[in-house]
Amino acid sequence: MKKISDSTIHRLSKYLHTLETLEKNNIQTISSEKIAKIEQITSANFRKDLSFFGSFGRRGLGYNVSSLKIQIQNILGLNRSWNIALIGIGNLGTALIDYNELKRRDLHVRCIFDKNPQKIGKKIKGLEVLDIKRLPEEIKKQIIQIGIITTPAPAAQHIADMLMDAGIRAILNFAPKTLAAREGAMIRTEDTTTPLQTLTYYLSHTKPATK
Amino acid sequence: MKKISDSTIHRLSKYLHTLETLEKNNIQTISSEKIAKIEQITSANFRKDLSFFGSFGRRGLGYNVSSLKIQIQNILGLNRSWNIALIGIGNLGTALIDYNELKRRDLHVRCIFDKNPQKIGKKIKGLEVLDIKRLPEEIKKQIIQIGIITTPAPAAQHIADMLMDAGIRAILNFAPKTLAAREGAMIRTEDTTTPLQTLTYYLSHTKPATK
DNA sequence: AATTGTGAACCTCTTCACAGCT
DNA sequence: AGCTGTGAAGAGGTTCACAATT
Repeated sequence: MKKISDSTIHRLSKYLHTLETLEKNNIQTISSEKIAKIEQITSANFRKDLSFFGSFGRRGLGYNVSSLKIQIQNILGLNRSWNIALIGIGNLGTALIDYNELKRRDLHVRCIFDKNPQKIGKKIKGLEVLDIKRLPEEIKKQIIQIGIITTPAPAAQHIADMLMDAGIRAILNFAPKTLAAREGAMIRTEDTTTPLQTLTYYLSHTKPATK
Repeated sequence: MKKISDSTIHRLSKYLHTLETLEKNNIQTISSEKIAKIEQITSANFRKDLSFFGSFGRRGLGYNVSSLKIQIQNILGLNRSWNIALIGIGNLGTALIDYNELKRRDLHVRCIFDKNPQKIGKKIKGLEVLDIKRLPEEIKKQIIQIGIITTPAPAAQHIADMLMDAGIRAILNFAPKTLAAREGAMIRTEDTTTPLQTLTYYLSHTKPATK
């Protein structure tokens, strides 16, 4: 299959959310022009993104909101449920366990791990914190497909390796450190401080608008 | 000033973290080749990123870790402290209040807001949850420069407008919805579910490596 | 008349390759 | 000899503009 750019996938995920909102507001049809305005992109960009996967609109009429929503769900692999293991039970990890936006998309945190003996055995939001040593067996037992790393940076690569050893091919890493992925595996690093730094950069290099 | 791409700023933020780690390990000098390997990019990409801001290395020798670190901090506007207001006290908001990576960079959450009367007046991690109505006055009183939105999506644009009315020019939005920014203001939207959807896309469109 | 789907043009970012400095 | 800094080439992503369709 042709390689699709990361930006396209990123935007598809946004379109999906917008379509869900439109559907909730009982809007049945939408043109590329209108959705582009909401997304703050050009309509050609929207149409081109979709064109990589097929043609989903009707010329002269636009797109059917509900059916396009389902099509994008299918493209993104959201037409099924996914099981997640989360490693590192700090503030962020705890927040993610029952994050509603995940559940809504049928993305479920099934097991949680930490290496701190003080935390192991405790129940958090209905899940028992397991010893990190039990990761390989639990990944298999619970049929986990995705790992989320919310440990401090120094531990992150080791955890990623454990996950990949256990057959995990998709990892979301919140530790602020680029991790090495094996052949056939994908690791996405999302550092919360990075977007803030683009903001401090912006503030430092621009002046307030004068009106 | 010449427009610098988002990707460059994004990478600078990563370089900074890597340099901090190198410094901690008492490494004094590094070549673009070595740092590129850590970042999983090409060395030309690293050098070009820096070249937009000046020349920081020494031909034949490489870069001094400590001084490059400071230079990048300066570029990113991290040579000073910044005050943050956080709106929406859910799981994610609570997690961010005392996130160590922020404090380490001198980014401080100074005041927190919610509209839920059940939450207003409660103390969370040493900060009192304030009524959202008090936002304008507190922004001024506490000299806030950055807003972080962790409310549900439907409230997000209204909060962003309140922030911009109060003179805030930089907003980090965790609500899964593209927000409209005014002239002279920047809003970055970081949806936690989006990177997960790039992973489900990846899993759905690739096969495990066979060895 | 309205709006999609898409080749071609355009623009932006990345990589190459090498002159220039240490 | 080793490594940076950068103009030029190359790759990739976005927008234009219009034929095709309802």
